[in-house]
Amino acid sequence: MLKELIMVSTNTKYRTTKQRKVILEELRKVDTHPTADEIYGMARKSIPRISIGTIYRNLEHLASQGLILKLAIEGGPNRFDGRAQNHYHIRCICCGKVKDVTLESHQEIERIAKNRSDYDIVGHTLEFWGICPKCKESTCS
Amino acid sequence: MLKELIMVSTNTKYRTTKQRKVILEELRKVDTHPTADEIYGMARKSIPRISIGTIYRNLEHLASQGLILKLAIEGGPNRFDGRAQNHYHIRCICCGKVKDVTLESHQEIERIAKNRSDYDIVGHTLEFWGICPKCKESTCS
DNA sequence: TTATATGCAAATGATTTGCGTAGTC
DNA sequence: GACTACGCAAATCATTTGCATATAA
Repeated sequence: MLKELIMVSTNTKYRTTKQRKVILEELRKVDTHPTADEIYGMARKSIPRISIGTIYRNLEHLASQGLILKLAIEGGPNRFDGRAQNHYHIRCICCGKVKDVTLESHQEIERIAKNRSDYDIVGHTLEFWGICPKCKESTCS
Repeated sequence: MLKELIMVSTNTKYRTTKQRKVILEELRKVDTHPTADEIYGMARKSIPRISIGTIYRNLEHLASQGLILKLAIEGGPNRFDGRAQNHYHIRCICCGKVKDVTLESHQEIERIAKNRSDYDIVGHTLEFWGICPKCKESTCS
C-alpha cells in the first residue's frame, strides 16, 4: 500500500553505504518494531562510531523508499517496522510492545470510506490495543 | 470504546477548574483536531495567563477520563479530538489536516483479530490517508 | 571528481516536571 | 484546612540541522 503511495523518483541518486545496509539488515532481523534509539544500539554492534543523526536520516530515507514503515505511537517515540507488506499492529496498553497482526487487508474498508469522505483515499492504518500475554499475568508496570 | 478501556477509578479526586472547563469547551467547539499549542491559543482568549503546562496536564487528564482522544500523528505533534465516540480519522498527506470519517464501527474487525493474536484486544484505531479537496487543486505545500 | 552521506555537536520542538502559590472541595 | 491544580521556568526527550570531512559511484 505504501509503495503505491510514495513516488519513488527514478532519478533520485542514493547510495548504498555500510550504515544504510546495516540499519536495514538489523531492522529486518527483528519483529519488535524498535525505536530509533534501539536501532542505534543494534547498529553500533557492527559500526561503533555510527551517529544517531545517521540513524534518523537513514530511517527517514528508507521509509520514503517504502522499504520500511514508520509508526507513530501514542505516548512514545516513533517505532520502525522492517517489513512494509500489508499487515497491522497491536500495541500492549501495559508495556507498549508492538506486535504484528496478520489480517487480510480490508480493501472493503477503503471502498466504504471513499463514499464517506471528500478526500481521495490512498491508504489506511489499523492499530489494535490490547494486553499482551506477559502483562496478563503480571501487574502492569 | 475508550470508556471501556480506561478504568475510571471511583475514588479519584479531581476538580472542576476554570482552566479544565475552558479547554474541554474549546476542544468541543471545533472539529479540527488541534495540537496542544493550538488549544493553548484558543484557551488564552478566555484565560490569558493560562500556561502551556496546564494545557498538557489537562489534555492528559481529560484523555485518561475518556472525555477526549489523543491522536498520535506521524511526522507531527499529537492532536486532540473533543469527541470520544467511535469514529475514524482521515489525514491529508499533503497538508496534514485531520478530519473525521463517520463509519459504522467494525466490531467484526476486532472479532477477526482476536483469532489472530494472543493479546486480549480491547480496542482499535483506524486511520486513513488521503488528499483533501483543497490539496487536490493546489500544489501540495 | 563530485555529489551524496557521515560524524559530531549544537539547535529545535514537543512535552514533562519541580516548586511555591492559588483555588476547589 | 487539606489536597488538587496552577503558573512559571527549567529540564528532558526525540528529532533535526549545519558544517567540515569521508566515501560511493
